[in-house]
Amino acid sequence: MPSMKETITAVAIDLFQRKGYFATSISEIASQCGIQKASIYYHYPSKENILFHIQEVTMADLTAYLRENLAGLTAIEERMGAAVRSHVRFHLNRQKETFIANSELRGLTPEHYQEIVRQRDEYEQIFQHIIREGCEEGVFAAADVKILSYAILTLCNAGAIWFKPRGRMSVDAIAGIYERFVLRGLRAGELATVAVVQAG
Amino acid sequence: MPSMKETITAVAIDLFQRKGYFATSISEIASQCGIQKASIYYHYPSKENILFHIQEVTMADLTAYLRENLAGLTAIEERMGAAVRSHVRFHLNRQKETFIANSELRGLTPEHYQEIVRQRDEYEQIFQHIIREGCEEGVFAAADVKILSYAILTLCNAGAIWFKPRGRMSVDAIAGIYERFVLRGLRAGELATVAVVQAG
DNA sequence: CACTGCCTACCGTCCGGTAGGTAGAATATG
DNA sequence: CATATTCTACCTACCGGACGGTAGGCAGTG
Repeated sequence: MPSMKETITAVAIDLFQRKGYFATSISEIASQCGIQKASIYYHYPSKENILFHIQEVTMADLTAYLRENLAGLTAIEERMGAAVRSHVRFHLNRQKETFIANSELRGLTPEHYQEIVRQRDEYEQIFQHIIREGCEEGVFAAADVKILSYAILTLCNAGAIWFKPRGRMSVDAIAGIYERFVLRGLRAGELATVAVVQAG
Repeated sequence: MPSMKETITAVAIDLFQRKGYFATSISEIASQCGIQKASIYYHYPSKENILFHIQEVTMADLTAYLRENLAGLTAIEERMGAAVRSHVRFHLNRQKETFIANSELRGLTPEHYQEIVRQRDEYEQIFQHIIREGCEEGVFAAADVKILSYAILTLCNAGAIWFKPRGRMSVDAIAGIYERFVLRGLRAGELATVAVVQAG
């Protein structure tokens, strides 16, 4: 049985995702928890702090999950594939929270905003490092590392917008589609199609 | 010299993008236009209508720009390349409006929401049509058309988040990077890297 | 003298947050 | 074991302020 604080957090996640942070009121959260507005302030010091807490936990979990999925892998394409799958899977499994983390940064105080951006930079740098290595090794076509990393991360976020847990596709199937798309997109070899014809 | 209605629209675009729709007040818009709050209502019937107007015009322009850029092209890869460049260029040139169109749908009334979603579906279908044709012709690796179209469109939106008009890269250079990435990602030929090594 | 384009003044509502209280469980004390 | 105290987790009632929007007025223009 979840504690009231957990209930509040869960309700806030649901409402922030469905209606947005500013369009959600404290009384609405309280009402869905079955308590009064003032009781929210026993568990959280402010509305902003609920948002910050959600974002902080989400970012920490996201980064931990990525490190876990990369552990022990060394080959570049294998690492990038695992990173993409990790990113996509997390975004589909924790759809609401990642949606909030991607769209409700403006609700944070400047200090908390800084903190979340710092955590996100850290996460992005893991991807940028893999891309850079891949380019240096000649596995990936050389291009702007930052632009590509943002492109890949944004691309993988796409799933979280339309994904329905009980829909026709599984999380792993979707992760696979994104992985193939990204790896092809990154791969070196301008005349790939022609080369296959020649080799075949 | 712009009319007051144009000024209001421009100020609203700026504020909605920087602070978000719900966090922006009518008085703030008025103050930045150098007029009083009530005067806004001479030009627009409601706050929501300002948002709707911005979104409607943006979607119409976006679609018109795409059709323009596709006119006369028949080869699949050429069409997809042009579509991606069109999408990216529009998003970088009209950064604020497209950002609003992508993130502030929740501020619309149900009727207006329906209308914008309808326009967006129409736009997406143009991309889906190209992908489907490409798969049927064997130019693109067969995959889920809808997922790929969302992926491509979201990917190209990425630029609008970080792009700085006076930054180190030009709009066309960025459009080129995205175009190459998408075309490689879509292209058929599973063993591209290996084949290139063999052919080289 | 009507219309345009703005103004001042105001309305009711809802918001985030606070003050202060209370039932009951847990804990400390004799 | 009984009583006193403290703590937990909520409550009711309220506050100041901001919000979207309206009523009605007024100066300048054709």
